[in-house]
Amino acid sequence: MDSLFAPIDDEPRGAPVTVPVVMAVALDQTYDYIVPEGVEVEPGCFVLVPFGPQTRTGVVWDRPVGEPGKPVDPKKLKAVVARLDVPPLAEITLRFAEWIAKYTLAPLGMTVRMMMSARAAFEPVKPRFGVTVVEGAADPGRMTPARRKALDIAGDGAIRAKSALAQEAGCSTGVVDGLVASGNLVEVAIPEKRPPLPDPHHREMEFTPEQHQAVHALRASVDAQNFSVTLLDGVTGSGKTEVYFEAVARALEHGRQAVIMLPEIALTDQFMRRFHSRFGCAPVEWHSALSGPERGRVWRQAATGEARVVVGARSALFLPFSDLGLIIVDEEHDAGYKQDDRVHYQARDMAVVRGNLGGFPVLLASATPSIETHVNARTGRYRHVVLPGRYSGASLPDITAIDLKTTPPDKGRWLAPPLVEAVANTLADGQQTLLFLNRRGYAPLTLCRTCGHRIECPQCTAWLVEHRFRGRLHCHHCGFSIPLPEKCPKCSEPGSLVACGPGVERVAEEVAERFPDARVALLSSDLVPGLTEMREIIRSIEAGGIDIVIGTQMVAKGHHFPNLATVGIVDGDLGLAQGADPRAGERTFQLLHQVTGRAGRALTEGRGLVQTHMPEHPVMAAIISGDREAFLNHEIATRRKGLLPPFGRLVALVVAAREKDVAQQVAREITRRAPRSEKIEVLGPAEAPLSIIRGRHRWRILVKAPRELDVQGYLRAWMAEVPPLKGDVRVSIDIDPYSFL
DNA sequence: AGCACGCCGACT
DNA sequence: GTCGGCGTGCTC
Repeated sequence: MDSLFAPIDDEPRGAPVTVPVVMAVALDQTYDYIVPEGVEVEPGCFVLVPFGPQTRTGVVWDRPVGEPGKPVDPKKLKAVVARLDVPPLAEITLRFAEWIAKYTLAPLGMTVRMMMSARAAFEPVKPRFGVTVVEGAADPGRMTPARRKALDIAGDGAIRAKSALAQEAGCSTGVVDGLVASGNLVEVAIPEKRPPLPDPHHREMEFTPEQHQAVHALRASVDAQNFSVTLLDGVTGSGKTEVYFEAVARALEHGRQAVIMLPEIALTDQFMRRFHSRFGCAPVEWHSALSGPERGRVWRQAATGEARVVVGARSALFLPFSDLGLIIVDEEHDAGYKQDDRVHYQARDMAVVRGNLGGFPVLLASATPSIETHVNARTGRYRHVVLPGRYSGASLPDITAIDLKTTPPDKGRWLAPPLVEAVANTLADGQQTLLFLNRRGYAPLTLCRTCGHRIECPQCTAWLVEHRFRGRLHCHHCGFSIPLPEKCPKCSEPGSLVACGPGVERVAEEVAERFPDARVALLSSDLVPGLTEMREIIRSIEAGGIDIVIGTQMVAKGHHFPNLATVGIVDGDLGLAQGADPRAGERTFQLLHQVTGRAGRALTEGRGLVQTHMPEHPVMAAIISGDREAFLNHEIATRRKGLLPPFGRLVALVVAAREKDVAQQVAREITRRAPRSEKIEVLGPAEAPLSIIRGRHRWRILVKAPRELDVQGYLRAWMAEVPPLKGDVRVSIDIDPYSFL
């Protein structure tokens, strides 16, 4: 009798099977969901779940996260709607997300969100459509020349996008549409093609004995198949890229995926060409310029393992690699690796963490390594591989200072006579000049001659920068802009406004006046619309189509201009005098070193000229003498003494609110509640240097802690003491901040 | 993060 | 009287 009432299935009745799920929102906990009959889930897989009033995608976790709290009311449990047809995240990827969340104090949901940044990857792939010829179809009613041409081209039977066929045939897409309507062409889905496989043996490189040693060391670290960090330290032109390509080749031979990270701006055609020449095909690219569907494709290829090598910007680190076995961080010193919004992370440091979790090597490459990396190399935490000399045989440029105190430019001009002469000589020799000024626009300040009024941004504490090209004044912090006024906004005096100080546009104007026949390229992020246009300009410079390149930061990185003979730094002092930023000196040194290193890379011996008001400053002296060790020793000693990174840790807390008093009061209240600690210093609150951004007042608290202390734990305990924020007050926590504004 | 609910001002 | 502003609270 009993058997009649026994449950029919094997599973005992009662508690349903539930799984913890992380949602990609600003929440630091998992939510439990019932797994319905017939749905198979596993840790790392993506599921569609009801979440509040909406249905969203989440990730099944392998354990509950967040405060245990009270058990959930079983009646509140909802069920998984569906499992998505996407490869699950590897276990290491889950650990990586947790690690970053713990380190940066960001909610786990936000680090997971970074790993889901390609929305299209979670939607059903919609195939792209193309057209192909229909064999044996009757002639279309009217056979125009355009139709004839298009059909001829399509006659090979290949599938082409409509636009591609139209372009090849030199007609509009209307003609193609017409042929589809007449039945001569049909629309068919273009099959997704797998990315080509990079061939580790495509081309054997030739190396100098020194390079060969470095190659050997890198290969050995890959062969060891365990975690290590190696600094590949070599001046511009020492062949760093080709050397680390050998490590990539080795990872490929071991059947592992590799990622090469570059600062966004260094993702150039030239790099892709070098990769192509070494491996026989283009790498898979990942950067902000990709379209939605392209991002989705790359994301899936990383997850399935179809993408063997990905070259990308910092966010490439968060692709869902199935079997990552090597990370290369090129230009590792670049400040662009630090993300300053939402989750504040340092991609270079997180790459090291990822390597540690995955048990594989990480290579950091730079001509001017960061102080942090240098210290790690000196203490033996990182291996240090040095590539001496310049591969091409050309030497580093000869650098001289132009002391602006003794040889100033003419009034209203920005290029001092020795620099003008150098440019003229270079032009006469048929070679290229690069003029560098790290300031966009025409003039950083507009001033009224009559009343002394300075035009400021209404929402930020910053001057509006004139962009003469566009005839507008722009705020570089919030994007506010107005047309260039004709009269002073304060005293209404017409024609009284004057532009003060130089930006690259103004240097370009002076160059055009002085050298009217020279072919000039102006490179500034606000004037170059995108990566494609940038690549176009770089190509033209490489081909010798330009005599004088004038540019900001964006010309400093990774380009190889074979005909560049002279580099002029218009204002070498920029950034040296910035008070609170411990990295200001380092950044100036790196920037000047990299820019001057652009000169004389191939045939000629280059020269660099640095205009400065303080040729005796240690950074400037180190640049001029080319004595990197002297600079490093000076800088490392300063950091050690001040307990600055990497000898101590800094954390910035920024309290922002629309009302100044509110921001200040809350900042004071937060500071007051800081737990007592003998080892930790809490400085401030002080008004941030850029005290208003986007109309929000900002007060900053700086925390200084010794390196070995658990600052995250300290901050967590501290924040638990802070009462819930009211109104529009926001507090952001930045572990190891790079921006001090 | 994103959404609904709720409580206050200016419109048909 | 209602539409809509954004402050507050919640999401298994």
